[in-house]
Amino acid sequence: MPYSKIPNATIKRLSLYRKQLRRLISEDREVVQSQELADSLGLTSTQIRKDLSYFGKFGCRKKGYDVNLLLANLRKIMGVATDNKLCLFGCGNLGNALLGYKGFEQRGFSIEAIFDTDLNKIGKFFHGKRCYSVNQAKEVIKRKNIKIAIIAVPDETVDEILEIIILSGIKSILNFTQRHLQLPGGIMARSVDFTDKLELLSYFSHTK
Amino acid sequence: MPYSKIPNATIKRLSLYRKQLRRLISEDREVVQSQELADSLGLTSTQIRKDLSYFGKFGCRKKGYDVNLLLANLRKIMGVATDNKLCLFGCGNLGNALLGYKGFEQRGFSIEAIFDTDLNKIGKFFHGKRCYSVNQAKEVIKRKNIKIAIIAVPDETVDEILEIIILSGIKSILNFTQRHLQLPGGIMARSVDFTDKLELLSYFSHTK
DNA sequence: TTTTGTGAACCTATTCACAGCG
DNA sequence: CGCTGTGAATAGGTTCACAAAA
Repeated sequence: MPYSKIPNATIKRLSLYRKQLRRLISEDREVVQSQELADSLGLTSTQIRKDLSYFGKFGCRKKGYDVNLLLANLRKIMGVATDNKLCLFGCGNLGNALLGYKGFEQRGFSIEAIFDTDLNKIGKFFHGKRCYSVNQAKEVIKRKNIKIAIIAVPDETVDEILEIIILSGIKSILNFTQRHLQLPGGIMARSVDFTDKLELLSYFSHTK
Repeated sequence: MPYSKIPNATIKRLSLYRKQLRRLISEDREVVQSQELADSLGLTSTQIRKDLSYFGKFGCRKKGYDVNLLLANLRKIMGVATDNKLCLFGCGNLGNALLGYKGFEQRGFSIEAIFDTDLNKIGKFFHGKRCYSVNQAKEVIKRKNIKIAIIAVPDETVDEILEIIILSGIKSILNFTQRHLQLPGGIMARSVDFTDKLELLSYFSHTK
């Protein structure tokens, strides 16, 4: 039943469930069991049922879960608005890969502003979006009421960019640099670092 | 002392430590305490000491850790060879961002072969590297003795690519698609998925 | 002193075992 | 039955509190 204090690990898995449910819907599936969901995600059925149980009862005994209904519930639980606006700092290779990434829109996120320090890029268009100077970031972010920033700049310039981001009233940061961000309270950051994962893979492939 | 069975979470942090140590070395630092290391990574000093204690004693009481020595030890522990060869499947936006990413070389990884299915790309050069047809992948991978593959293809083509990868004798996979990979035993995969993190950020920024 | 190294205590998360209900 | 939902048991990780050593 709702309320016991929900494990952090559970929260992290919710978006996995949503992802898989979307896939099932695209295949016109109407019902799914915890077992099948578990198999396709590399988890256990108990874990999925336990996770869901923190928020309520969504299944139908003997049948399983109504795919559409469960997805709708998860969306409500996670409170992901359908118009989550992002801004992107850094228009290099990575920045452009992100601009071309179709997954954002599919999930209700959209990059509403892009910033760079490079004078050759400012004013130009990337994937149909005008690149602004980072000096304009604070004004643009406040005007467009953006709450989430993506950092895809070179490691060396993080501090400078971070200062601007903090002043802009951003509440969440997705960090693609290798640096650990020192942040004031009230701002949350998540880092994407695949080099760590490579080293881990290397470690396992050599010990097992 | 060595041997109790090392927590998975510890292994995952080792590459964080290496990353920070490399940064300290680049600043000509010779010694560091667990406290400072912890602060810069957003961890606790106890945790770092505990993690290290699973592998042995590397510090000097009262002084701290010799930065170079500790890094050398971690390298040995993780067994990251200095010539870890990678191959890349998918030469789109993301693939090119990865090709341009300098972090690989810095950490002893190098992309030794790139593959695509697009006839317009095969035979062309990307970041100085020739793009091969995926049909040649098995042969090229075996010839160059590559053990780690990066998947940066569209989600829809994963199954096809995965089949090729498995036949090629690849042991580790870094997966950039949104799909969970079903793999035979003996192959390990890690996925990089930032959309999940975005949803998590959205969840927190809206509940707190 | 000061900082590392570590058993023990605590907290968090997963799995078990089975009750509940169509 | 068959599958969900869940308290209880277990496993996994972190933090505490302090001994050891320079």
